[in-house]
Amino acid sequence: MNARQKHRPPGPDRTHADSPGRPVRRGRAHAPSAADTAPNPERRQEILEIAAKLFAEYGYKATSIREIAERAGMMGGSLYYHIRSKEALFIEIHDRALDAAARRVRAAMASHTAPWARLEAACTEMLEIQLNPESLTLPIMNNFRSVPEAVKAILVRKRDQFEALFRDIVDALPLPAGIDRQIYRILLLRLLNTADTWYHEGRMSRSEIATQILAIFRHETPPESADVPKKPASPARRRRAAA
Amino acid sequence: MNARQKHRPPGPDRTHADSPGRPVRRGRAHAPSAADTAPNPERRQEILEIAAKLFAEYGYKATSIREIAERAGMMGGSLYYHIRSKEALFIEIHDRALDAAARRVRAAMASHTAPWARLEAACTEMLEIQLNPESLTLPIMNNFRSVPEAVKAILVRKRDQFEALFRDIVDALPLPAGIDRQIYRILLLRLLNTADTWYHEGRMSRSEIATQILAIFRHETPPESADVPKKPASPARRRRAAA
DNA sequence: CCTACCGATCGGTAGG
DNA sequence: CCTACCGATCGGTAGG
Repeated sequence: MNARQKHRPPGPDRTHADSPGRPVRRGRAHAPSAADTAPNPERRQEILEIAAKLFAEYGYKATSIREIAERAGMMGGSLYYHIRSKEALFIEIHDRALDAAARRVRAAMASHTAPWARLEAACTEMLEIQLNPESLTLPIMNNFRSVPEAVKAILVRKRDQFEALFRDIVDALPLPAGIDRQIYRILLLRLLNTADTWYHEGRMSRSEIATQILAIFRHETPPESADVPKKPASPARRRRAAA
Repeated sequence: MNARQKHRPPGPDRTHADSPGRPVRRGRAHAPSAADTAPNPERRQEILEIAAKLFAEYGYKATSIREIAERAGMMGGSLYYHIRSKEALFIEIHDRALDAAARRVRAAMASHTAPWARLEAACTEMLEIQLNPESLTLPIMNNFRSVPEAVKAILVRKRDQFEALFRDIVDALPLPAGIDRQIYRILLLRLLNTADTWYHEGRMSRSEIATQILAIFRHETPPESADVPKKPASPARRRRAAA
């Protein structure tokens, strides 16, 4: 995949007419005043998006600072002009992704009142978020495996906070008595959040997939008590952090 | 990220004095006759189990040969007395895990004939496999992110082969017409295979969780055609590898 | 199974 | 934003 950058020349040698393997610069070659300029926020945004894509695809540890830098058209060390550390970079990307996702899901739900309609809207929006390979809102939320333990704690807290959004929706659902709402919510979120790992382009669109998920997760209460929800949304539910 | 192995150092140079910081040995210090002994199969088995646990917990790339070796009580280089390469090690572990899982699921299903009962038995067994932190049958089957591309192809082929087992079960299910069987199977397998990432000890046992999953995924066909399966197991289904 | 090493690559920094 | 580097760590090997 990558096989460039061997470096370690003994001195300022420059005898090579063109060193074979240094990152390809993207215009702005040898920009002279770069060091004097204040950190460009747009440039930083570009970097965050590039990093988000790589983190989402390869995970934390398997994504190198140098790879991110190269795709941004700069040397590895230069990235630290824009970021503080790899860990801080990951946390920032993760936080922004979840904030954006929460905003979008809330907005999608707002236009419906019926419980199942609200759930379907939320699911469709989540799939749109997870499967649209665009900007920061990418599926980083489940790539925790190789993240340092200290960072992981921060991410999990943020994710739990996001998932609370779905607790409200699920609690309002008229589900059959036999179904545990916590399990129901965990399973549904797991499918939505890891959609990129099981969805394959073609055959079905994202909204068709959402419909299919709903077809599986939708359960009508038995006819004899169809309009009396077994367990209305409890107002006391602002608890639990683990799972 | 990519396999290198070109190497071949220029010559026997050996001028450095000493290197600091070596792993703590676990007994059997300086065993003298180790090099003469034939590769011990039991020892190898130990190593496979240790590696399986680490791979399952941290993923391929984030698990180092030296960490595996240290937990096995030897130096990093010594591991190559038992294995050929890290890649080959991972593939072997993965293959064994899937073979063992397939055997167990088949056996669990065999004692039932009714479609839903067979599915429930398969799900319970899968959860048992994925959540019981024991031997080689561990959840490595979804930790592909940081695996080299060439290796990944091998793993995916094996996994698809394993998942065909579930195609038979799902095809035999009397599902409502609106539900797509391929999606149904993919979603169910995703939940089962990643169980370790969402299941948390306590509150519910593994079999209770299996019951909950079944409660969600079980759909009775409408009463007017309840005993006429819409789509019996098709004998021509030995296709598809992607998705 | 160990010692001692190789070349590659990692995150990060100094100084410009 | 680059050059040139650091110490650490990686997978793997030679030779015993």
